[in-house]
Amino acid sequence: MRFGLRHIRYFIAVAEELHFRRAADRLCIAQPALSRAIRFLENDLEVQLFDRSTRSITITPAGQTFFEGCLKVVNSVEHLVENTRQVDEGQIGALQIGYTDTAISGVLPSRLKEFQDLHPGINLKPHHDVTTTQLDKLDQGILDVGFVTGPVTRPGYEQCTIQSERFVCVVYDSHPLAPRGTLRLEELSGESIVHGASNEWQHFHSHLIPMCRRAGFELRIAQEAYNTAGILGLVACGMGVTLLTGSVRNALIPGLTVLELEDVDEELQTMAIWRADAANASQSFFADFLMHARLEAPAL
Amino acid sequence: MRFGLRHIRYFIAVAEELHFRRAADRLCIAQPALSRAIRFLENDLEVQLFDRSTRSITITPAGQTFFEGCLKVVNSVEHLVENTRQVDEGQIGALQIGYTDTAISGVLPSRLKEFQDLHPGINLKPHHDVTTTQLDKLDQGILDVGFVTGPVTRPGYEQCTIQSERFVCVVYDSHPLAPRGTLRLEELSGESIVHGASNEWQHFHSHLIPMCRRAGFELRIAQEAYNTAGILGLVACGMGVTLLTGSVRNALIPGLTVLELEDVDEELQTMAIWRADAANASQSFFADFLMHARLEAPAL
DNA sequence: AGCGCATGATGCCCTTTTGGCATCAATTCT
DNA sequence: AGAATTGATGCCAAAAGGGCATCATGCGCT
Repeated sequence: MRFGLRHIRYFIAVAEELHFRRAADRLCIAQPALSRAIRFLENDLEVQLFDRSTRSITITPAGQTFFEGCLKVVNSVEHLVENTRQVDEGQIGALQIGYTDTAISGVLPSRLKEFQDLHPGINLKPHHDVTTTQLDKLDQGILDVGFVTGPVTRPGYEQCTIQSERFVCVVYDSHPLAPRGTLRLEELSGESIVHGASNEWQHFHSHLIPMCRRAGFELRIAQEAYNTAGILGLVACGMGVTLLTGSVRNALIPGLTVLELEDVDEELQTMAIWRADAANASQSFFADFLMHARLEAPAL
Repeated sequence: MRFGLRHIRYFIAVAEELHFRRAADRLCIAQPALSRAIRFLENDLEVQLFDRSTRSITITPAGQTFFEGCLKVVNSVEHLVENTRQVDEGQIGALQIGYTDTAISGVLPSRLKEFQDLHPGINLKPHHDVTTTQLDKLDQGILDVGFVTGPVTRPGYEQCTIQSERFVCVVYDSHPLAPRGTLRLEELSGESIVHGASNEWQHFHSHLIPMCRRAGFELRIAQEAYNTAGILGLVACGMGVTLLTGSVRNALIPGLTVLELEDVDEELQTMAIWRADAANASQSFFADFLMHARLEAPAL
């Protein structure tokens, strides 16, 4: 099989015109060149594609079969080129996106939707993971972008803040503090605290621990869960109280009350983070989008 | 788009080996030629397909997309060539086959099955038509082969007998002649005859008319139907009797009796007929099959 | 029948493409 | 530092592709 795409294109022209000179005109080459190209193709295939009388040609059944296949081949090559260029330009592609509970209950969904509208060809694939897991997966190239609990310092990565939220306390409705509306952190020193497992939630706890210490008590977690829904579930059934961020109001279940913390001004930052050396054009688009959009990001 | 199948094949080798020299070895060309071919491809696509460091190369996301498409293209071209050759050799193809009621209730189905077993790649497409319609469709090229009621004389066609059957009389069970088992044709002179419409069944009637005349009466059709099932239906409900051939025993419905004709030795021939100039390889196979198989064809 | 015309094929020659060889530049391994 | 390996480049030869002129054949017209 020594023929190429050129032979296929030439053959299509002849099969459609059933006339060498007209086909040659269409292809902008001289008729003899076309005659020879088709003859070469027939020799190469060892199949006669046209029946020639000196006055006219007709296509053989084998030629017809070949013709239909040629159309498909040329078509798929053209689509392939188009697709390849789009991937190169980042118009189509896939992004593996990691997110934490905190990120997903805040501004992330609307951010992703905005991006999706801008780049409908890019397939966004979200993966729920805690911060530490996301950082590992970014290193391994499994994730392209992570939405994690800051602060994070990683050489070779770029990042930007997409959300900054006050901490809040969540209690069950019948808790004595519930009617208060606000409270001071030190008032929780005697409470049972429900929170995430310490190895997985370490980024979150790295805020809570010094915060509680400043308020005069040591954070001690009485009940562990593995995600926000689990924590809230335990709180709702009276196992204790918890400390989360404002966006938890978007994920509340009945029976819970959110209380502002009067004496805590520190906020929890949710960061987008991605490799600085992103070769992938889709990644660059996403990075540009995040860097630009953060300017208008409303604080929650 | 100036690249050809060669570039695609070269690209596949490089993408699989991720190593120019090894890929060049595999392709049996020198490494510089391959380097240039890939560079040409990249220029042509205006897309970088590989990231090169002097020590190694990696494929870009666009390159990966292109690679997957290239595999499909090469595959489909190979299949296309294979298919085209098979059509050329007649191993695959389609045959439009006409048949009459008489043909289909006789040996035709088993003949077709034999042929299908010999050439599983050839798609047999049967079409029910009376003899005259089949002959028209053969002229128009709509049918490749007809199974018709003989005799037929057509210049430019070849034919062979596939079946020769005695005429029989079919009566309803309660008919006075039914218990007789056999009868002489002249005994039907007073009977109501049920048969096919005269314009469509003219080839069949061209046997019946002189036959009846020899027996001393004129064929007069009291009730017309448009196919064997219709004729038998009318006979069964007592509208008259009919004259068909032995193979009708394969298509009987309850309430009918078949009677041999003692004094009629003439037989009705079912012929296969096809254009002598059949270009199509499948047609040639079928013609060869019929010409050969007729030797062993048992008379019915 | 003879002529002109249209069609596809062929011969010759030039241009472009492709490939091989020697070599270079950059990086890695020892 | 030096050897080795890898992809890129320069240069030349071979092959493929294409244009032009021309040929052979069949068709239609007079």
